[in-house]
Amino acid sequence: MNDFYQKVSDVLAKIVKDEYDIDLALPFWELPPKQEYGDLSSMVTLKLAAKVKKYPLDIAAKIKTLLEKRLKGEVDKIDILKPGFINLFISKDTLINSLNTLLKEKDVFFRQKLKKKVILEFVSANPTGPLSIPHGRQAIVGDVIGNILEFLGNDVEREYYLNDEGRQIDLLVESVEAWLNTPEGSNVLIPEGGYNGGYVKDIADEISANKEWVKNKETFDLRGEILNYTISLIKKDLESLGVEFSNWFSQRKLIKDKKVEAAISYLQKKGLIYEEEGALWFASTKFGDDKDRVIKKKDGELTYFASDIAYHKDKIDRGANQLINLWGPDHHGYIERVKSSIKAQGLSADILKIVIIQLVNIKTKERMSRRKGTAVLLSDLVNDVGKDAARFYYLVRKNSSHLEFDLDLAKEASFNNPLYYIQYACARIESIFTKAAVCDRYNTKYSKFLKEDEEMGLLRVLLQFSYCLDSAYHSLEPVFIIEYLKNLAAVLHKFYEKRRVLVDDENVTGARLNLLESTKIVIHCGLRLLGIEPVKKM
RNA sequence: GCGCCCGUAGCUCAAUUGGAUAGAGCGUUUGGCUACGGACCAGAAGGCUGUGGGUUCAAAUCCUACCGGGCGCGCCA
Repeated sequence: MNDFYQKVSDVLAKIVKDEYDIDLALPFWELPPKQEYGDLSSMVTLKLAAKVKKYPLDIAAKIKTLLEKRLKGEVDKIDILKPGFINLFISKDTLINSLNTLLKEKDVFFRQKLKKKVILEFVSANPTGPLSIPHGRQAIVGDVIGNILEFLGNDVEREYYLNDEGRQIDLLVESVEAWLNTPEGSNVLIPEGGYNGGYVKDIADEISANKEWVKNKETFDLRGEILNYTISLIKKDLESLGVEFSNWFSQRKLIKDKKVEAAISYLQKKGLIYEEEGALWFASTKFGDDKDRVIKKKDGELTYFASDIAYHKDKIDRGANQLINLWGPDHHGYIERVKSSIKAQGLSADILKIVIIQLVNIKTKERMSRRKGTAVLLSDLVNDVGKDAARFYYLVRKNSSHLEFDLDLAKEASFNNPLYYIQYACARIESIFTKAAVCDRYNTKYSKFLKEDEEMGLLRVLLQFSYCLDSAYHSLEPVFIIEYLKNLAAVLHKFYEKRRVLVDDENVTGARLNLLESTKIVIHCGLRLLGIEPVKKM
């Protein structure tokens, strides 16, 4: 399909060039909103009409005859519709050939070799306690974006930026100290803005049982122990969701290694740092920011932004040519600031893509106060609904949409989860394979016997997986894969109701088994990109 | 006050980024297994896309003014 799409695009581009001497930008073809309009649809006619001052329908008619000549055999027919759509119907031969290639190549059929070196940073929640449900969204979306990038042949590093330095950690340490210093039975006084989740007491308990601590409280690395504990909590939460980071990047180490100082002096040499009111400023307005930003406060402390400049510089120094950060909506004002620091290095700001993941609202009839720690923990969710259903829930909305997480629905009515609609398709396919008891489940010699509408319709949808991947990749929106899989499952269920696979005619059975096998390849491929294991039974 | 996101069926959301008759799921409702798994399929009802104006062949989408909701605007992290 990729090959075919490439060819059709090239042919159309050449026609436009030859006939009108115009170079148009891609894309030339899109998927029509409905099957009845064809397999591919083009609107170049309208763009041309504006330039050459002719009626779009006349242009379409001309292009149509030229396309028909050059795509003979590969295309069944070409339609022209209202204001100037050129709709193309792929021929049966092309579809069958693609099916056979897909069967042989399996998911390699859809892969690409983009070969970018990407550093994908996500979650990066402060290591001050376990993750809550909203954090899970970034974890899953980031993980799936990583899978998609890798599938298309990029080299991806999944990175968690640890804010293990600064005020929030101080507060956590003070909160634990409050527990440690309070005699059993008395009221614990948590400092203003401190942490009071149940885990804080757990940490205190663990430390007071530590021999080193009992032996010498002065030399004990209290801060380090506390961080170890909270980081392990986070890792456990992520693990239960099937998310693994290849790199945990410590802000503390960044500072200790003098990389922040180095980044500042780098900018200083470029004349972008100045002193005012006792503080050091970065002239970010030169690169599009609204105002200059402080990087070293007058008390001599570095700001968080200073670390961030150094951090992003470090990523680029490590050889990445594409940086992707997932941030919450509260950081949108921060985007220009960081981009300006990248431009200050003489690089294009496009190297950094920021994906804003909108908020998660939790809807539940139960009062939230059922737990002392206010937020609903991610680990509770995973315990209640399981890894796969939780992952799926997180992916059903576009990144920019608010996600309403209905806890009661997630727990009680898991049948309503569309994931099971997709899994059911897998189960039905497996069930037929079992019953058919065939060793090799496909044999390309049978493919040519496909002819029914339901068969060809399913085949068309299978090949559209390329477009699905393309749009998910360019928009960094995993939801496209979900939408595609739901559609594919629906088409499979329709096929299943209407056409029986195991029939007396060996040719028909063989052809339909091929179709099922290829459907299985695509659904499995899609589910694995989502980090969800396809089922055989349910 | 400034900036960003949002307002679409009773509910939760789509609409290929300006395209074709605004579509799905849940809920309501009518049908369908002596055939590969009924967690499925076929159908029905449900809409002035928050409101008014504008831009063009074409607007849920862009511009503008209101109405209503969410978030952000530190020498915090």
